[in-house]
Amino acid sequence: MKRASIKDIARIARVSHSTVSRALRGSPLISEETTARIRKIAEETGYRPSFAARSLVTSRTATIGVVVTSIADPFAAEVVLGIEDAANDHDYSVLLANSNAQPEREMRVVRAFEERRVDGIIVTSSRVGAIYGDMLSQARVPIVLLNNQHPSEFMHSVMIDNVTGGLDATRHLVGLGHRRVAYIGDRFGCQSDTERFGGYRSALDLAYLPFLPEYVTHGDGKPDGGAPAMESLLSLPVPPTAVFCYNDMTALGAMSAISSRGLRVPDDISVVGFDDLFVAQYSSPPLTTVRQPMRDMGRIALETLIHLLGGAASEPNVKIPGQLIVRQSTCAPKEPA
Amino acid sequence: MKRASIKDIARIARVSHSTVSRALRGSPLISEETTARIRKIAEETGYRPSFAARSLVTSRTATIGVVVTSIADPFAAEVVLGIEDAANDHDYSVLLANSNAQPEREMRVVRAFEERRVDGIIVTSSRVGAIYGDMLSQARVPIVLLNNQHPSEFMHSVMIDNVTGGLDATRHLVGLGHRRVAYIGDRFGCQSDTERFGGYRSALDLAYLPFLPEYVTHGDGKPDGGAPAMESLLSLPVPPTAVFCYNDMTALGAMSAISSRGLRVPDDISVVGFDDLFVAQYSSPPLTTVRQPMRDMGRIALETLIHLLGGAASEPNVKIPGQLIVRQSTCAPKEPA
DNA sequence: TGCTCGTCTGCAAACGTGTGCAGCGCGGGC
DNA sequence: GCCCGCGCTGCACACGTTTGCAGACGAGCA
Repeated sequence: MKRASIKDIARIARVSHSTVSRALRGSPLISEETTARIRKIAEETGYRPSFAARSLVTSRTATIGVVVTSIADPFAAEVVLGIEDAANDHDYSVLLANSNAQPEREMRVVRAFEERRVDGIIVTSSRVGAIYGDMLSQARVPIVLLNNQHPSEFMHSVMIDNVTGGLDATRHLVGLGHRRVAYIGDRFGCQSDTERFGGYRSALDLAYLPFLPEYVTHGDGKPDGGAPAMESLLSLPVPPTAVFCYNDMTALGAMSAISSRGLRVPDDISVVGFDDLFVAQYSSPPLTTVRQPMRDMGRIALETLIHLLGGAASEPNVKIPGQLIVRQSTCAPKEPA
Repeated sequence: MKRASIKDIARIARVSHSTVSRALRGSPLISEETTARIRKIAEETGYRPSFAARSLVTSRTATIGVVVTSIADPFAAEVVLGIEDAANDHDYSVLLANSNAQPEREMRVVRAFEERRVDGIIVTSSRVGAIYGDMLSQARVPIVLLNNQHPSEFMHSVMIDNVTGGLDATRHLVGLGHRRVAYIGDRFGCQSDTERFGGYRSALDLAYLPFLPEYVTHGDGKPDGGAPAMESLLSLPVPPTAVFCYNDMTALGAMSAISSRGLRVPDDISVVGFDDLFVAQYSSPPLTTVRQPMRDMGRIALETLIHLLGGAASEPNVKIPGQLIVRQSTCAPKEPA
């Protein structure tokens, strides 16, 4: 038993299929009685219009494509939640694809999105941007990049304010009295790392603290990379009393390295992260960090896309402020400076 | 500039559009030269067949719908990753929707999936099953439930083996020498809770340990629910020396309650979770838990769906074994029993 | 030469929907 | 009585693809 089509309803209602189409879309051309009658039949039949057929003529699919490196990444998951939520409000559906940071996979994703004629695309945290540029130019599909590493001037983007975030985090530490503040970055040297580091440096400058190159090391954005980076800082002749980490995952690694040494957070060393992932609340001690309003960012990215779809011009580069969340991984230094 | 259609290529290649269609799909009816020539032109033009048009005639969309309560739930995220990964292998795309556990929202999702004519559906951890039953009967869309609370006999399902998991977790504690083992369940009384609790009881019976009702409390599946549940256990005249928790989130809450009391895990109290979320490795101490192979489960659910789509009969209820992962949140009890 | 057969290609219908345009009936104004 | 306008509905085409069927063409054979 196949699904009922618009023609089936037309037959039952003894009208033409065009009348059914118009009635269901609420056209003023159709009389109220007829509309009501048709609506009722459609309801009873459990009729569902075929978006495939509709989009063939309207050339819109009410679907947007979202590509993330991995949905298992809690950051991406929160963002996607925000996107899907907002999409739902606008009667859009979302096609999800993981790129796994593999270019080959990324190509497949683009192809699939093209074939399915998505109305727009949101890309989060990707390092490659060129592929999407092609897509943009060929099919005029609007694209919004979210925390992308290489925002091109041709695409719209939503980004966290990394500089101010890094500044706030470091100033928090300095304000507590720390004078030896280190930074554990991301060794892949992406833009967000550069910017957060920029905020860190500005904070040092503002406090007239010297910048010491040996206080800068690099992890890989995950706990397993943060731990050795912290180790090397602890092995310095004069170790830092506080550390600002590129992100929460790195901070988790740093904290485990600290406790492995028999030291304690925050009494011996203060630690600040970035992101405010869910785990940050439940690490021990709970982590002081810069919150990215991930869900809101997803929502904003989608709203931007909707604007673009409506043909409206839109602010090309939205910068979202982060928020410092002070928890128990930071305190004043033991030894007064 | 609209996308090139099959007719555009036909015009350029000076053949009919049917020939193009056949050439691109590799039909043996078309000569090799023609096929090669057409393929080349399609390549150069950047032609992408419209799935909408194709599915109109084939009545297949190569798309499956996935509904989760919230993609921000790390369990769901891992499962979806597995699903998407497998879907990609089979050239399927996935439409993602969050239900937020709201029935109204769930209805919308079902409607959207129907309109988009998804080929199949995977539902994870939903409490409602009836809605999907309608969908199944009306449109004959195969549905696979993953860790669903009320697996109906009409639908296929993939589930973790909760009973054996609970049994293994509790036996691990008993094996370490614990005689006073508590259970913190889920107060919503879902099936997985009942089953894990069943495993817990069996383990007690096997060890000839008495079952004490006061050693069973309930959280809400999240840290904020686990903490007070643990509190009440600690307030007992004779508190337990070990606790098996419904899931990792509950265990996190329990551990924070324990350390708030000035007690230590595992020296004073051993804690076991269930799920093996990513955080379990990085809690302090790292959590002993029963791993659910979430990614594999997602993959299996998708493979089952593909089987069903192929018309093949498939094992209706797949039960996946969990695996006990011993970390540092468990050890032998301080005071010998 | 005429017929058949095989290989390749084109015609046309179909899928389900939206929409410009024509047409139908009816009431009112001249 | 005729014509015009208005309110409603149907016809027919378009969207881009797949596919059954017919037909063109050349080669082989009698």
